[in-house]
Amino acid sequence: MNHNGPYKLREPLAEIAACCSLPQALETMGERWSFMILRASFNGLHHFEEFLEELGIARNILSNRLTRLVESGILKRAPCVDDRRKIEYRLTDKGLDLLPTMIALRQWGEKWESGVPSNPVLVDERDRRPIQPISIRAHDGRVLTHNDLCWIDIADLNNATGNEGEHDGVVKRIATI
Amino acid sequence: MNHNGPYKLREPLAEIAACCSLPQALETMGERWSFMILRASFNGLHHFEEFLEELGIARNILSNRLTRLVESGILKRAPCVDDRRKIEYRLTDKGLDLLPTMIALRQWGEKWESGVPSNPVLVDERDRRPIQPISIRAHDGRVLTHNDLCWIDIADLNNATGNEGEHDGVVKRIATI
DNA sequence: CAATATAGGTTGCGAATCACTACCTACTAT
DNA sequence: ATAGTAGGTAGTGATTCGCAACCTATATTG
Repeated sequence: MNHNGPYKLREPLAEIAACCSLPQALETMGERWSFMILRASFNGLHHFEEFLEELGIARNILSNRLTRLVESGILKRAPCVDDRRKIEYRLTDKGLDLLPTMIALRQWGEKWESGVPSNPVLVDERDRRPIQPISIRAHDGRVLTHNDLCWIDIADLNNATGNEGEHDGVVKRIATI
Repeated sequence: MNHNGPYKLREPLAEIAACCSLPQALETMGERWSFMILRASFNGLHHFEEFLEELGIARNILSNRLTRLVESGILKRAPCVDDRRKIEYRLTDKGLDLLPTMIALRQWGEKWESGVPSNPVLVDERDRRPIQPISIRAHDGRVLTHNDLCWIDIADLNNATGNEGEHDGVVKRIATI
């Protein structure tokens, strides 16, 4: 922890708490513009100039972010067959899997920041009814709050329904999220 | 949009796309360390020096972040009655409401970054069984993917189940997340 | 009471990142 | 051949980050 060079370069968040995967997730997605680029990708944008115009981001920063998002497997580059100048940026499965996180963040912003019901509304295509608020659910579907949660050791998972009052591997109330 | 001073200062993300609340949500939570401080708050830390030691963040940055999180209503300051040097930082309802977002991000990191099942496991206190993956759900509880989603105008919400094939206010496939 | 320690900052400085403009290269269209 | 487009790099100024030093108010200790 002593001070070698003049200044330590920015330490990766992932090494702060190795036990938790939140810092690792933030390593790429925590940077400025990353979520906005992801949003634009979900909105159907695929090309450098499209992102540039839509987001109003600087060219070099966009280039840097796209490179990092590709490196971390959230986007993939693909050359266009019809125009070999163009490159397509498309969401990978890993990138698509960020949709719940993004919608949760959006719903939070809707509820607490903008306040307005936000038009248009995101709905299920099948019945045209709004989606539910993103929430934490128990195995049987009950919605849980932070008061209902605790941590147990993975080794004690199997005997969960068995013995109730004994030593049951509870670690802490909220130990490490 | 023209260029007044030598350089425009950093434009708030919220003004990029006023129609969507994701940029507004990112205004505070998109900064480096914000989610890590939130996580530490959920983990039961309440004091400046605790955050300092736990996160290894610089003092001035921590001070700045805590101020911003308080300003945006995610944390609240409260003086300690037993020791008037101390200040307690506690999650507000707005801050507590970020838990689904944070767990979604954590689960994503677990699945795609660390890979390992991550020990200990977050479980429902009542039956000690792991929580479900955070997901997008239709009003009836079906899990939806990005292929199942579309946007409709809020004015067309009421006649959703009525006329099916007519003009029904569909805006775009994925318009603005 | 004086001396010291603690909690929560603020200030100053070097390093890294961001934003803006100006290029630059490969390819396409005319 | 010439001009235009897509994607990206390089240079420069502004902002933020990381580190150490200092500062103020309160607690603790002798």
